[in-house]
Amino acid sequence: MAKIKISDVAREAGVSLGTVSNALNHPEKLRPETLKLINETINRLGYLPNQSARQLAGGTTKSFGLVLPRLDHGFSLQIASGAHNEARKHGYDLLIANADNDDILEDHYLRYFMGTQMSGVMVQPMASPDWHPAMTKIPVPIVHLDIRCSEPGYYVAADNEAQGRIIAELAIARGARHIVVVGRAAFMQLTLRVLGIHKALALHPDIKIEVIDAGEWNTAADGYGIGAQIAERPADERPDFVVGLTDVLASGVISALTDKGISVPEQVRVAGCDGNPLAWSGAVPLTTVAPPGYEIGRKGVQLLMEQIEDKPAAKTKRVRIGSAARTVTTVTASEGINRQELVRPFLLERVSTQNAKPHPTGQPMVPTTDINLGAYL
Amino acid sequence: MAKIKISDVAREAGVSLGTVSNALNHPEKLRPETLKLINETINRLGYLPNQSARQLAGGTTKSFGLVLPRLDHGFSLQIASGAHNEARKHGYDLLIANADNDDILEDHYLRYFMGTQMSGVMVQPMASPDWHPAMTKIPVPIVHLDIRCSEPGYYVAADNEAQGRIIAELAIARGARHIVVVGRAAFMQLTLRVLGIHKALALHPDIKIEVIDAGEWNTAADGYGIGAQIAERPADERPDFVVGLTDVLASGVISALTDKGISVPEQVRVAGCDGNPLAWSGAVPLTTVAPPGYEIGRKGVQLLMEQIEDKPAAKTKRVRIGSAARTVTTVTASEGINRQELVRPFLLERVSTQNAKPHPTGQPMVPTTDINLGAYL
DNA sequence: CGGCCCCTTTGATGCGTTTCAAGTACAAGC
DNA sequence: GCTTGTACTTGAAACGCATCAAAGGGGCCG
Repeated sequence: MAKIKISDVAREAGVSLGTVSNALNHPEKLRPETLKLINETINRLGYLPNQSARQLAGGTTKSFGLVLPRLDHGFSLQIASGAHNEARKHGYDLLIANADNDDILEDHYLRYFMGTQMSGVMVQPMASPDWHPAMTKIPVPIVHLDIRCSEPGYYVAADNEAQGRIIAELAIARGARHIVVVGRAAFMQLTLRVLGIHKALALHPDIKIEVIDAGEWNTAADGYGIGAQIAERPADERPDFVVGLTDVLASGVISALTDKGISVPEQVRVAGCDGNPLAWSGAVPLTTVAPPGYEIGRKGVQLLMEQIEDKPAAKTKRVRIGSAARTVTTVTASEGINRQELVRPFLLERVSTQNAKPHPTGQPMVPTTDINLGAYL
Repeated sequence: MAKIKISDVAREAGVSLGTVSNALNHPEKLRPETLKLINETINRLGYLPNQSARQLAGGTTKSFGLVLPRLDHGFSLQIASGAHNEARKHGYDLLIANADNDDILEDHYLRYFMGTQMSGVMVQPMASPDWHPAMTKIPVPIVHLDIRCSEPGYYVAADNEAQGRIIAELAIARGARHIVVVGRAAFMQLTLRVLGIHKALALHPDIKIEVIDAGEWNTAADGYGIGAQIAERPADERPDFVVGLTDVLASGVISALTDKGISVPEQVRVAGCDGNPLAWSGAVPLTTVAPPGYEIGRKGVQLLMEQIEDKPAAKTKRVRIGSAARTVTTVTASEGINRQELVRPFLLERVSTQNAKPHPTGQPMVPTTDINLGAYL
């Protein structure tokens, strides 16, 4: 069962090679009967075009690549979802690679995508948004997600710092005296969230803050370990508010605390950060900041499309979404700020399971409490 | 910034084209100094090999494709995770495509992967595991996941029917009198789960069972809608046990019920099916059957590797994992049953958040209760 | 009947690699 | 000094397809 190629189809159908190619790519150029004949032959033979050859000959495919640090964070999934829908809307395919929290792998997949003649590539980078200098020379549109990177470059950033601030505001509003933040330090976005927390707490020197590194994976197990450690402290050294920089971490902490007989949220409040789908739905009594992942994915693809469609446009374009506010700010190097759009608010506080609401469509609904977002506008 | 190709590198480094190619693929064949020189040139120029050309010329890439019906189901993510780890172990890349619950898209991506000279392709199909006849002629190793398909073919199936049975057993054990099952009918695996439930209830004609189609997406919103509808029924028509064929559905139901003042699990018990990561971790008071997705992904890649490494071997190979039992059964056409391995048990009942345990490594830990799994061995 | 034009089909060319048989340079052995 | 061998390196030939200039065929007009 040697692979069937276009020439086999051509011979079998009694037409020339170029005609079969046209049947595939420019069917309108063929006489209907010829087209029909060819299609039948294709089906009969089970011919499948060799994508590599197509790309080589044709120059590009209508597909985008997306490199994600991990698949089990609700936030990344929302990015994937937004990107997927937007890409399909433009007739593009979306291929996803999981870098598995490994920056070498991230780089690997990135190069892979760039070398595959993808029409564009997106990354949610873990640490180093700033590219190997030579990389910038590569003529493949690229957009960085969830991070700001230095010029030249396109990015769509959620304001991670603001997410931290929001969580901190919440903690303050709930009367926290001692906050523990749990998360993987090497993960840049998380570091920004921590920064935001620190900034928000700057005016509250009486509130004690402590940051615990969650190890390499940010898994529930890591969270559990830390939660257990917290539970074993004497009551007066125990925090009254724990921030999991990731929903999974947060739920691991909750799990450990309750296991050890410490009640959540009565004795210790726990908040996450990810907007995991299960959190919206109300089954999880987890307070979480939900960064607008869906929007970010969507915008990312839009930025890719812009680069594809009018190359000569602005070299640099940045979009910051929901920077702790409810707007999308689009900044073009040449134009300055040019647009603001309404975006879903993104703090979801769950005190009980009582305030859950369904989301209307495939898009996530994120209920919100009114913790003065205005301050960050 | 025209694209830099291998010949540019060769010219710049003063060696021949073939030598640069060797530097990339068979570095051991080169004199160390030559290799060094070439690598420096590559970096200086920012050269990135054209994957399409490589694939065309080389015949294949060391990469697998995985088509998933959706990214937001914990189960699919576990498959991806297992497949990823196993693939990397063998030095292969894994590319993931999201079919978004659309069988046309599923087919599209499948063809795409097959045509990309992937070394192998895996699908978690939604409906039609049985291929267009011509498809079987295509010489790309393919493995179906989470489903059984007719010969010839390789698959790794979780026993969905058994998952249904297990849930039903649980319901019976908890004294259910009226069970409502919620899920998208068109989704084959879900249908099997329903079948399992029916079978388990065959001996209990006194237990009323009702199946509600969840619409197209199986989202939390769908679950919420159905939950709301259930909540509005008069008390005596209301079920005392709801099965969400998906964790997200289940949590949507929980959300609606609690919103409407019906307490879970006191008045109505709700169970899911997916083993969502957040469910393991203890933040979610959700009873769920956790199919061994991680194992399935792993096995899938192993089957791909077998096909790659010894082509002439058995044409058909089926693996059924954790068929409601704790074993992996490997069946080869020629050999019959030949192996059994221990696998994690997979029922996770959460009555409260008290029984959560961390999972030891990146792999999911699934606590279990002892609801006679033995019966299904 | 010849000339023109339009619609359709043809097939040679090149895309950027890998591969591999053939080549080169150099060292060791006689 | 010649041969044999070793260690690298070379470059031409595919890989399967899209493209596009050119050829073919048919209808229409003069």
